[in-house]
Amino acid sequence: MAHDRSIPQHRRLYDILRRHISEGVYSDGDLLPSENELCRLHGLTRPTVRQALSNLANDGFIRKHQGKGSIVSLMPKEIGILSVAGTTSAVGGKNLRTDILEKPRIIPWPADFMFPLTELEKESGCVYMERLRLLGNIPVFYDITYIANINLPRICARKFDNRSLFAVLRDHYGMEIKGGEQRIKAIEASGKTARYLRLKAGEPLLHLERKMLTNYTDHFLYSSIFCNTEKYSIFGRF
Amino acid sequence: MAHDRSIPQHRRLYDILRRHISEGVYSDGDLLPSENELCRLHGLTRPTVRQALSNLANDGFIRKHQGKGSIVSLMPKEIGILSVAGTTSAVGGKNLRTDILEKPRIIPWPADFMFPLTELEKESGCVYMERLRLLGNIPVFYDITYIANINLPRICARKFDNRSLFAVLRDHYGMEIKGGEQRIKAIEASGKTARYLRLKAGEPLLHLERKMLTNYTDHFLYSSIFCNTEKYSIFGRF
DNA sequence: TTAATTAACTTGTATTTACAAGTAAATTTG
DNA sequence: CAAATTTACTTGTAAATACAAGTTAATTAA
Repeated sequence: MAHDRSIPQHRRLYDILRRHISEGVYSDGDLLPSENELCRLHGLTRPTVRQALSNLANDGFIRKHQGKGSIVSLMPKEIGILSVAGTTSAVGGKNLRTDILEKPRIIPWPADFMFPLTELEKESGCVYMERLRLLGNIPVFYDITYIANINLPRICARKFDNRSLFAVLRDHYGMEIKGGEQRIKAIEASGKTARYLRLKAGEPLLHLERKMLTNYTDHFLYSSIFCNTEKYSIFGRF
Repeated sequence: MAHDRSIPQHRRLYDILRRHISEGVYSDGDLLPSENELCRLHGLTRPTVRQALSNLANDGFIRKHQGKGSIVSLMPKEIGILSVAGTTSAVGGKNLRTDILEKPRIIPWPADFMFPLTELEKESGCVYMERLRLLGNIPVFYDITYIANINLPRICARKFDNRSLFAVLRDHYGMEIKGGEQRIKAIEASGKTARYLRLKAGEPLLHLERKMLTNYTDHFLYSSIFCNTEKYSIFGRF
């Protein structure tokens, strides 16, 4: 037990394989080393390895086939906002640029917020920010983010430009997204939304309302996302 | 081992608990029996029980909390088309009515099909059907389904009215949906689509293109789904 | 009464062992 | 040479065991 015991071994293997996949050590369609081989390579037992692989399969990075092996299943080049890890990592970050429209600032929660709030959240106020995400100079996402202002010192001073919001939350506050729920609607573009996404008023547009759970109980992350799906579709696995 | 050995025990427990949840034996927010209690109740060991619970958690039916237990997390009443099991089971089937617009018939695959097809699929031709799904008399889904005509005898004679298509495939052909991928776009209603969904031409509308994997390798199920999200949102967990 | 501690739960992690079942390639057999 | 069989892989299922870590409620001490 020479390793840091705070991070489970199956999680560590998950992270390694996930990084290898995203860095191209394994390509789409490749066979991962077999479970027994991974055991030998990392000095783990099969159940531990299997848990890592099972999580990778659940998150859509591999597909397992009995008798054959685990096959790397890379996300297509389309936009994977429906995936767990958030936009930036799903697209691979290659052509995605993020513009900050409104830097994070503390405001009271909007009346008639899209999700019900706990008392603690209401008292704490909320961190508000607006971002525009462009894929090859085409604006595709207009994100409005709300986070309850609980244990997030100096968040208004952070830089969110070229990093995923999720990465900042993880690195500075140890906050990890564990899942969430979302509602999707097709609506008509109008006003600010149309302007940012370069759509004419009345053109169809996707609207997502998301509530994300974190590793901190009762601390959620909310966002309202408007998507221009004219050129890019939203892609998801299930 | 008095049971049918063809269905794994963790799967059987999964099905039992899933049915109990959907039938209201456990309600939203309820604590499921503890893992050890489920072991005693069903005569299983903890790893087996844990696998069933893990799958339930992955499919969004429960949330697990260390030290606390497994909490039932019922799907809201909104439409859960993004969930694994298909539309009917996600909504609970209560207010959902299915109208058959075009009974299943064998046709050649459309040119420029939305997904690439294998040679086997192209040779086999495809089973085509159109359905309209109404929620409280409001049309919400206009489904066009395509299945490669492989080992599906008498499928054109089956009744799909009040059952999920998935249930028919499972019961008559042993075909289970194991996952899939989908693209989502916001488009303008027009022609047949507008008429069926009772929308004016030009009104925004959701379009999903789905490819579903089954337990039979290389046998997929495709559907093109148009959703009226004016009144109901599409709901999903991740 | 109140606050701190303890005890009795819960799920999480990890090892070890064994066999079943699916796949693919090598081998044998015709 | 070709088809069938065998063999050596792969992942899937399942059990028994142990301890870690988080939560809650009961107990104890102030």
